[in-house]
Amino acid sequence: MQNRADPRLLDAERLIQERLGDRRLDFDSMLAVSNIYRAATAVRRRAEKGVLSEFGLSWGGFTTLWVLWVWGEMQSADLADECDLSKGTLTGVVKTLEKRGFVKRTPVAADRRKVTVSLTGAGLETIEQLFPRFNLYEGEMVGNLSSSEKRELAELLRRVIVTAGST
Amino acid sequence: MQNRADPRLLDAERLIQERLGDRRLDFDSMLAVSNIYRAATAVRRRAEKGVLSEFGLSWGGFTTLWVLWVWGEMQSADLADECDLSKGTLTGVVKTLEKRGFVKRTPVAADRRKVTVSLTGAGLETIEQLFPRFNLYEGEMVGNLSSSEKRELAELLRRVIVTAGST
DNA sequence: TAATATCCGTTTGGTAGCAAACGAAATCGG
DNA sequence: CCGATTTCGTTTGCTACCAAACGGATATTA
Repeated sequence: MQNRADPRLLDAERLIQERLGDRRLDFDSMLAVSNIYRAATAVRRRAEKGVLSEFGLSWGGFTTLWVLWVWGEMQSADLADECDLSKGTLTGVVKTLEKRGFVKRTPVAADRRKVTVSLTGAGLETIEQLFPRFNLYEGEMVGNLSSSEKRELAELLRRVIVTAGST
Repeated sequence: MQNRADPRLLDAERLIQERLGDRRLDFDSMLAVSNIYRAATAVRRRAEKGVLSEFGLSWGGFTTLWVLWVWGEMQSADLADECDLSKGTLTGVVKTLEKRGFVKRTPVAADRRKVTVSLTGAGLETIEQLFPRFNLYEGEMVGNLSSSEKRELAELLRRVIVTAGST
């Protein structure tokens, strides 16, 4: 309970420590993890409301366009991997993007089980126009942090991704 | 492009810098934001597979139980706030938790528009048994970080939450 | 080369999530 | 009081997301 009045904590965090303070719990880890999740939600919501909605894109749709932009035409399974989505989910996201005219699916002649996905002209135009604006939003959202703090944050998270991701 | 071979970056990050390196973009912010999101996904998936599935709980369901445990019986709108969910979403989550027998809804006599939600005996038992195990998982997931790094991470994220959360 | 196994994207069935519309209930203004 | 407004939680309609089942296509192996 020694942190009860620590001004660096959010109000809710302080209350939690009061309520749970006598239990043998790992508060440092708890606050780190729950703040990761809360930050991700805040960031996603803000981006979706702020820029993505203008283009009719969800976070997942944007990610997919962006990956295709950076990596070029990709096979479906690799795209799912890179977007960090299950293949079933990707099918749905690609379907939506197809409806909007941003991507196209192409059967692979050599192996008819496979399909590649690529940007259409409209998709390319969209992501080239959208990404710089998205990037400005990213800058705002972490605008409270200095450059070295941003790099520090990214590095700490990288280590969490590696540990938590390697199930 | 100067970071092309920086060993501190993930492979994908390095490729991205190669592909986009000649554009005027804010890479520090981009990497910070995208790692926040990736870390949150990794953490959520690992927790859901590792502990929560044993109890038939999703991340949102767990959060709701946990908030009710810490804060006690709450009115629906406050619960939604605290769980960081829209009120519509909360209705569904509570409905699921009710089915599982973990929470109960109680009409408020003084104002019949309102409803309070509280843990049942089974819900209390579940969260008391579950949370210590969940907390162990949290510890594992950030196990790559020292205590001071965990606090540093939580603090940096706190500042992102405040900035990105204030629409 | 025929039977079997594996691989690939889609479909299915479920929960989660949001915004907006809704209906009932309380509150406010006159 | 009584009509208009505001405030609740729920419902609706949509996308997203996963795991698991599926069915067609390719590989393997005997």
